[in-house]
Amino acid sequence: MMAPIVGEPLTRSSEDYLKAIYRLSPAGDPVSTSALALHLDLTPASVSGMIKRLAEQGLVQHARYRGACLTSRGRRIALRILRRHRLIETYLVAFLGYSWDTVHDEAERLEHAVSDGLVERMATALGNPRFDPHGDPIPDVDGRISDFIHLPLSDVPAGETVTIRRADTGDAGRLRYLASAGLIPGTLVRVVDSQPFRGPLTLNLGGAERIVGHELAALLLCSREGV
Amino acid sequence: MMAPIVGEPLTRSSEDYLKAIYRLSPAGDPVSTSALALHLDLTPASVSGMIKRLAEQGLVQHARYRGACLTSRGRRIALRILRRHRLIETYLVAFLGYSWDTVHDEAERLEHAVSDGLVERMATALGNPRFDPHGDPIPDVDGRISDFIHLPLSDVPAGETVTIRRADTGDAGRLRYLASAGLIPGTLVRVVDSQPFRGPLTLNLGGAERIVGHELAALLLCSREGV
DNA sequence: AGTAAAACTTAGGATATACTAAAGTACTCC
DNA sequence: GGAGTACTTTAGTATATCCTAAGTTTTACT
Repeated sequence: MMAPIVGEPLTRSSEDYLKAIYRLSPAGDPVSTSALALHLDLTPASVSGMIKRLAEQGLVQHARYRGACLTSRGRRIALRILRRHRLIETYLVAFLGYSWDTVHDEAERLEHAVSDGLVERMATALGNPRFDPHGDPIPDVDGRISDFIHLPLSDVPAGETVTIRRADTGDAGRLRYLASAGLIPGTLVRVVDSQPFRGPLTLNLGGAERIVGHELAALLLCSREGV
Repeated sequence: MMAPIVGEPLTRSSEDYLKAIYRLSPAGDPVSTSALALHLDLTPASVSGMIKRLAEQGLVQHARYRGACLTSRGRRIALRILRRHRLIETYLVAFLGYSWDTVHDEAERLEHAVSDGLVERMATALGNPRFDPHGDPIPDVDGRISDFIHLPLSDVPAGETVTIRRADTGDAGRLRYLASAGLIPGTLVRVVDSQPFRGPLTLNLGGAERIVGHELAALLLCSREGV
């Protein structure tokens, strides 16, 4: 197991920036100031200032006018926060009756307040899950994260069977609708028919047939492997 | 049920101040600046400044050089935070394997991050407990708190039977020792003998006899009623 | 009652983070 | 290859909270 992260405790803001950079570019390409500003709901000027400070702390690498990317230290911290976030969401759904589409905001606040000890106790209580209720992979304690291929359901050819992994939207209305249609992460789906030109898909979910539009199907990221 | 508390969300600091004022004077007598500074580990100057701001917001009443006390709005908020704190502690002990003497710090951070909804879900999961693992009463949703009499075990006359309610210390060593001796909140104890001049007490705990010193017995607050 | 000690407040400065407005850089399209 | 647009940064300001140092008020003792 990797050495625990020590040093200055980060502020909630710094943690949010690091997490946002990771979310916008898990592969490590530079993230633009405006993309960050949009994601964090701040002005670009504020982001510029904060990036500068994070660079001084050695958490991001920054080339002026070119965007920022995480250093390995920054990435480690971002992954730790992502682990917290996803474990908290999983815990709230599993043990406290939250639904898939309502856990996000709660986790967003708690991820900055829980201790490492508490996170690991929650992980243990959950049986060390590898995916959260949205189907997103949970990084392990050392920051390793599964990067298996996510394919939009709309791109799956007719005849194939896939597992829904996540819904790529934060919109609660859409999430609720998808849940009510049984299209939730973990579900096995066979694509019976897929019409061209952004037309609807005919799906088979455990025997039942269901038709969905292209737009929603594009949000559902799937994988071919089981679990 | 009382109307929920609305208005400006408070900062973590403000919440801590209100909670501290309540802790130092549940009855509502004015609390001195220096007492608050000591309790919060800040300088008196910082406390002076913050008290002024809280007074402007109508959360405390302040007479210069005389101390501060909570307004009814301030008190309501303090009790809500106390409820959170104690429910979180209870939850962590009941469901996540924390021990009596290690939950405090975790709860101290979480109490500012959880939503009202989450607190109530935890309360429900726990069966709406009225006391936390330290034996302290948990305020209800409307801020009502049981103020039953707490009597130090050292003051209980020989022959009487009481229930241990709380250990009045933050010292983890003492708490662990008390726990190992079976002297934990909720335990029914009969005082067999109580020697004068701060001498030791002979107790009967569910049949077993045990002798404890006056100092520790003075920390154990008890009540005569059952529950 | 007078004075020294203790307690409290004010003043001024630091840090962190946000904002607006203005200036600087880069990219694109003809 | 230059002009205009879009993006980014800098400059200056605001808020919240803390600190130290200096001044004010209360308390307590002779």
